[in-house]
This record gives sequence, structure tokens and C-alpha cells, in this order.
Amino acid sequence: MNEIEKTIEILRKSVPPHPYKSREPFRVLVATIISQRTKDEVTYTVAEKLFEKYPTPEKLMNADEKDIAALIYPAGFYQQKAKKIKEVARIIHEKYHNQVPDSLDELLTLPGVGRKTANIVLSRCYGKDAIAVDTHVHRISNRLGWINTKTPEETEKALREILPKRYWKDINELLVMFGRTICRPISPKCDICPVKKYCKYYREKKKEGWVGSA
DNA sequence: AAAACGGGGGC
DNA sequence: GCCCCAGTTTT
Repeated sequence: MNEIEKTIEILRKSVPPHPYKSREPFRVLVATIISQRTKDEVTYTVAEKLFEKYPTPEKLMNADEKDIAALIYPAGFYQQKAKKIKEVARIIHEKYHNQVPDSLDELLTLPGVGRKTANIVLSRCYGKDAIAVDTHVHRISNRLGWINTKTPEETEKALREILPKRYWKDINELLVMFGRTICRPISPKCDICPVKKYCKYYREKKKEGWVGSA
């Protein structure tokens, strides 16, 4: 077992499980669009309300865009998200007969769906060999010293090369939870971090005489 | 009060 | 590549 594998095994045991459990492709797709540039705590509460009122693609495609916007309001960027969600619902219903596509190229065709969102659906719903890179995955992979990249696309490519496939599917949920509890963007809690002995960022900060965290 | 946070698309 | 979108949380 190399250092990356050891790190992941430790994180699996110490990081709390990701709260969003649905694997239903349409819901995961829409929830992930809502989650873009917003905290996932608020994402799931508004997604629940949305699906309660509009449980299917047909219902959602016929919903008033303003009403969708109102329901997802706390997530931010609500107008363009509402527009995209409504359009996605229409396409999934009319073009794909309610079956969310399971290929990257087709998913990327949908409005509001980029690499992160598409890869979330592929890995979480379809068990594909996909790595969903969001800012948590990007930041943490670089902090730990696994890779040295500056864009999410580079990160995805680099992780494909150094990360054993059996971890691809879970890496996003794992690092998201690690990122919100310990390895936060600002003032990470390195003093209580379970993998600091494998972390490049920690070693460097220590060398600089940095102490503790907030 | 101000700054940090988090994806995609249009140009 | 740069800039816009709109909230919540942290400092």
C-alpha cells in the first residue's frame, strides 16, 4: 500500500459519511446542478422541496420557472439554475424518455452540466470509472501532495494516472466531507487531521514554524 | 462590514 | 482566458 492508499483508507475510517444518499440519476443530476457554487447543506434542503413538489421530469418541465427559482432561492444563482433545470427536465423527458444518459459526451450536452456534474452522475448512479473533480478534490489532492495542478481538468487527468481505480467512485464524497470537516479552504484543522503525517501542506507549514489552526 | 466560498457558460 | 451569475458562512 502506498501513501495515497494509506491516506484514503484512514480517511474512510475517520471522515463522516456523505449525507446525500440518492442514486436515482435524474435527482442526482438536478441536485448536482443546484449544488454548483453552493454549500451542499443548503443544496439538499432545497432539492428535497423541489422534488416534493415536482417529483418527475414531466412535472418539472411543466413547472413555472419562477416557482423553481423561488424553491431553490437559498442556493444562489437561482434564475439561471431554474432555467437550466427546467430545460434539462424537458430534454430528459422528451429526448431521452426519462432515462438520464450514462455517457460523458451526452451528459455534457445538457445545459448546466459540465465535467464535475457529469462525472458525479456517472460515478454515483452508473458506477462508471469517473472522477468528479470539484474544488474540494482539487484543493485537497494538491495539498496532500498527490499532484501539482492548477485547473480542475488537469486535476482530473492527473488523478486518473495516480489514483487506483477502486477509489475513483468514492473520492468525491470522501474528500468533500474531509474538506468541510477538516481540510477546509481557509484555516484547515491540521492539528486534528488524521492524515497530517502524509500531507505535504502540513510538512511545509510545519517547516515554516506555523502553529495550530483556528 | 467585508471577504471567502463554489461550476458553468458566454464572450 | 475573463467575467458574470446570488446566495450563505466565516472573519
